[in-house]
Amino acid sequence: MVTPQENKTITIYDIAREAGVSPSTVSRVLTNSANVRSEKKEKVQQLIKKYNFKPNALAKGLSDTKSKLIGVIIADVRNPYYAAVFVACEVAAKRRGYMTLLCNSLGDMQQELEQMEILRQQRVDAIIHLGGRADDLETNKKYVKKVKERLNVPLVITGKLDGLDCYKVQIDAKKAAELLMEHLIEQGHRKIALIGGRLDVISTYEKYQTYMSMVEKYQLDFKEEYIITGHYNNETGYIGMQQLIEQNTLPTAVVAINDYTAAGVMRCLAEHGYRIPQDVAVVSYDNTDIAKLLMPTLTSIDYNYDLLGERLVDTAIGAIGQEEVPELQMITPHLVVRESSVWTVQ
Amino acid sequence: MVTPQENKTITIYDIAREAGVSPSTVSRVLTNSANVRSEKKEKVQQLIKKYNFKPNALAKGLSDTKSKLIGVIIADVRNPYYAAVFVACEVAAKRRGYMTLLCNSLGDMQQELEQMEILRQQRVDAIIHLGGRADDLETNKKYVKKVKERLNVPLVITGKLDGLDCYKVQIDAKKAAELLMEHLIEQGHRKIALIGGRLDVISTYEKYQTYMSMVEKYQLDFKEEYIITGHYNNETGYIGMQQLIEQNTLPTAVVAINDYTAAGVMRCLAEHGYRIPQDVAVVSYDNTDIAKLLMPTLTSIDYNYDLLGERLVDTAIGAIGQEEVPELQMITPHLVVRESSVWTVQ
DNA sequence: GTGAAAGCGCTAACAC
DNA sequence: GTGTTAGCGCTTTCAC
Repeated sequence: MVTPQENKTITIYDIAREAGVSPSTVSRVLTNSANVRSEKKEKVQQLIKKYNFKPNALAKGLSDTKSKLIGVIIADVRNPYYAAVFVACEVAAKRRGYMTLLCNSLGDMQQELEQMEILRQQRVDAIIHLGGRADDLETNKKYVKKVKERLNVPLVITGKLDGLDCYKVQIDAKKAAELLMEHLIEQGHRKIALIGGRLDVISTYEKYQTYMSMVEKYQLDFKEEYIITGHYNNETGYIGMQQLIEQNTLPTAVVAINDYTAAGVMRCLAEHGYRIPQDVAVVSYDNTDIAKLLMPTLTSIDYNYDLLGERLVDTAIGAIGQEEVPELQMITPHLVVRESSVWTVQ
Repeated sequence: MVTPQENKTITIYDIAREAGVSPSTVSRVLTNSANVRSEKKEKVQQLIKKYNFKPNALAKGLSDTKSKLIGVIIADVRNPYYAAVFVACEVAAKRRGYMTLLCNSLGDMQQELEQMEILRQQRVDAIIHLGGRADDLETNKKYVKKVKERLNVPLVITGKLDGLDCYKVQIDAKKAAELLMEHLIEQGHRKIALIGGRLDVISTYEKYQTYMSMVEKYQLDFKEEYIITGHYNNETGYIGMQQLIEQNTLPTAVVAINDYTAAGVMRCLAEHGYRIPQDVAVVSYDNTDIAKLLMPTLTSIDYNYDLLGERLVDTAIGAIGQEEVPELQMITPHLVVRESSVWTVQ
């Protein structure tokens, strides 16, 4: 049998004893919270190194009521969008001396609430919540009520939650949709379809709205059939595209709700013998790894995940420290043009 | 400014006072560690519900020296392989009353060591480490030495670490390679190339070895040029395939080290006008989401991520509880056949 | 079956 | 500057 190495866990008291000082002095050099005579300080530091001493985070957290933990509830880290945001959060948090505690809610409200409880139990100092209830177009009253009752730490989201004091770091969905539409219009497209996503998700709804106003503004050829909602996956893209083809309402360009959906759209087009982008151009949101793997490579909207993660974390930490933090911040997306929408790219 | 809701955090003492019992009694009903007269028990439980009381995990952990946290160090959760394993671990851990604390090492040894320290500081009860040093073919002595000195909780890995007591839940790489090779051989292939991966990674090396013995066993047409190592990404696949084409050593089938690499291989083939699988078949390991998105869809080896995650976690928890846990366990992979290797599969 | 008390390892007044 | 003391919120003997 394998037995864990028995490295006696040493405490602040052990250090203090051997250094000939009091535990508080050790604590002081640990936290740098007060001046300590340099000889003692050095002695202590030397012992800390010698024993590779790391203060017990549980005890520290219990004592000063700060766990230095930020809870992150996301829909699903297996989705590359959330994975990118999470890693960015982790990096940003680490840089500021925090750890992240990740929970995958799988978009389920019960899980979201339960995970919030668990995070509360772990005494996280703040919670970042992406996806699920935090991105609904219509705020779920019951959810807000429960959260309000239970949560006593700052909450940061990318969507909105009416009637709840929380911080928002949003991606400018309007801008994102405009970039895509203007790009397509520049390429001469006037028949543009929208595939995938649910209109009860705020960012999706905003993209839809922006689309409609662009249709108006540029007097595009519009058909009801061009709007196909659904999920955020491959199948939705495939089925949606199939529908357009079968209905004889083929557009010259498709805006997919994300890269997964775009992949489905592209497969369907290919199977039916349509060339991309010559016959139908395809573009999408999120610019995940997938965009570079597809053939042709996919034009997509990038959100600057590093910046998004940093903003989320900075906002959380600012709020923890009772700083004056803006309630609403915006991330400006940008367009990454690839083969699926332009003939002559690289 | 947004202020966090001031929900007074209530403690075991508050419950005790209102219930007219002692804190220990509350603790007893909380942990179910001793019999409590049912009236008192009910009274306490009722108050717990009333106030939605959740015991402070920090205090509990400090007191009983069990954090109920499992640290998970992986190379990069943005890689769908690791994302799948992590989510499986999270689910399995949750089912058993544990939380997971995720760290992305990005394959860097310094980070791995640092994260191990941080996890130690958080008093995790066990660590699961995937990728990086825990998957080296040649164990890094320095790494093992440091870990040995520092770690005092069970360690579970999928690779190997010589000279370190730890638990291993391995994927049967030999079996995986055999499945792929036999599948290709059945399809009549005798010129099979290997693209991507580093031979200093144990699983990759084992796949390479198995390949060589299959070449021997089935007397396949072998060329040195058929072995192309590199990274685990798209580019490696593209460049590797290009090399085979330019050298005039085109095989009839390619085994890519993962789905990313396969995507690169497929792109290169497509750009050169080769049909998949008619001219060249492509197969790979990991069976991530990507396999279903590519065109044609990709034949790949699946590892049963749920089972893998469960085994990792069960092993960790067993070891925490000082149970007799097998030092080495094997996960049997299986083949998922798709379009990229067979003509008639839809 | 239940309460009192000590202790987990740290921080933070408060004195000196 | 530095030590003493009192918590932080639980669990766990140890009596009764």
